[in-house]
Amino acid sequence: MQPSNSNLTVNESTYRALREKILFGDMLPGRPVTLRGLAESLDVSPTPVRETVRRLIAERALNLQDNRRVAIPEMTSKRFQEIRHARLMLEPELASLAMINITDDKINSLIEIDKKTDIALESGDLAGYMRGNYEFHFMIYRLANNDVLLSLVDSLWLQFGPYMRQVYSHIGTSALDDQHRVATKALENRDAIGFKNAIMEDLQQGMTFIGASNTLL
Amino acid sequence: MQPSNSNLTVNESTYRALREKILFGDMLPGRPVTLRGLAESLDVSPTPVRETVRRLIAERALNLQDNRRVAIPEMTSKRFQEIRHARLMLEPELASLAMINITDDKINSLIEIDKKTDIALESGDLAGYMRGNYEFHFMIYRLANNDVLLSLVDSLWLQFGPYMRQVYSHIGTSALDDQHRVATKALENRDAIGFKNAIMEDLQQGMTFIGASNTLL
DNA sequence: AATCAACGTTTGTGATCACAAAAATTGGTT
DNA sequence: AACCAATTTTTGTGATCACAAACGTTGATT
Repeated sequence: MQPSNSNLTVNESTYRALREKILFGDMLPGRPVTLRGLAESLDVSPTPVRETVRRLIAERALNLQDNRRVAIPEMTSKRFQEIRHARLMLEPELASLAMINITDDKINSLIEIDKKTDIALESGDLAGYMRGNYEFHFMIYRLANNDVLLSLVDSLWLQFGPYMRQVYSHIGTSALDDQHRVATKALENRDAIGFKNAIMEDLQQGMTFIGASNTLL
Repeated sequence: MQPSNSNLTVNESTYRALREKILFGDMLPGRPVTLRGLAESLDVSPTPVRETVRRLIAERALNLQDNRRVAIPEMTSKRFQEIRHARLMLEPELASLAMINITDDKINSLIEIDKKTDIALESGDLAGYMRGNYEFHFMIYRLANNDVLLSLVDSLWLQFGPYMRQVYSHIGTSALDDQHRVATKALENRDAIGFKNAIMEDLQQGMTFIGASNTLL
């Protein structure tokens, strides 16, 4: 069910490509990014790359430094806490709103995604785990049918993605306990409060886990 | 204390110019925007305008339509409620955080801005009122020292600005009761809860007032 | 008079060029 | 060998060109 790549502007497909690289941790914080380099690696001219980069700067996924060079922002302890704070305010709320529009079909899809994610986790497929985790959360958030909140949360994930990958690749994913099943169980019971709490617990646990291994901050 | 416009890139000054036009309601919802037209009116080439427009699209201040044309988004009842919801979640929180870093100097500045805003309001200077209101709120929000939340709220104001202007120009500002003085009073008493409540009341009142006159939605 | 096809115009998109600032490299001096 | 100045290369920025899609207009047909 991926949207087709044909009849897309080069600009849009460039954006999606770069966005995914950032979101799933293919680009490490601090490493500088050059427009011509990106253009060559994506086989397009610098023009759409420039617009894509501007867009991602606006979404805080990239940072325009004083030297006018572009890089994935470094994570700091302060910024980490700010993102954690914002996520905890917005994401459980989105989950609450999603509850109203949930269907059995969607619940089954979520369980399916979660299984896939678990398998990736067990087999050490970090990129697969991150992608599955993203799909799980955003399938829920999209059900909230609230574009304004969704775009805010989207920006937060773009800011957090690179760092998440960096941490996992340092300390492994073995300590991750899956909170998603608790969430889907609550959905099956139409337990709104339990569901919201499960999402909150999932964030708390993930962020605490990462924050505790703060060797990088 | 405005940052100097010299030694800024054309890109950045173009962004700031267009951003202010949107934020303070110089551009009405629905009216299409052409790149060449903007470029001519700002006396620059289309190139920096394109990047600026992309940036503002990412911030949801502009909308890229299916016909590939760019416009200020129309407000809908649904989107209005979503923005209201998001603002009420984030802005009182920012105000709470700001409380910690408040100083007597800042309180006096806020009172000063509020006076200026009141005068604009009484003399029917709509642009002046909107600018003053913005300065008042964002002086507080910046004190929270939380870039992540600040950029989220910034996006919300960019989305709401054009519509606010549109409403005020239809129904006037006479019904506006100033809640800012309550806020500064609470600050002077270092009353954290009172201050947060005042900001929340200010939003509630403003949004309800505008939402009630929903002839445009 | 209404409808629609054909035309010319406007607009967004992508690529390229020219330039200046920044970074990297080179070569000379202590 | 270490340091610094001069040169070369790389990179971001802004302007311009070429092209195709969307838009508006005109004019003919029913």
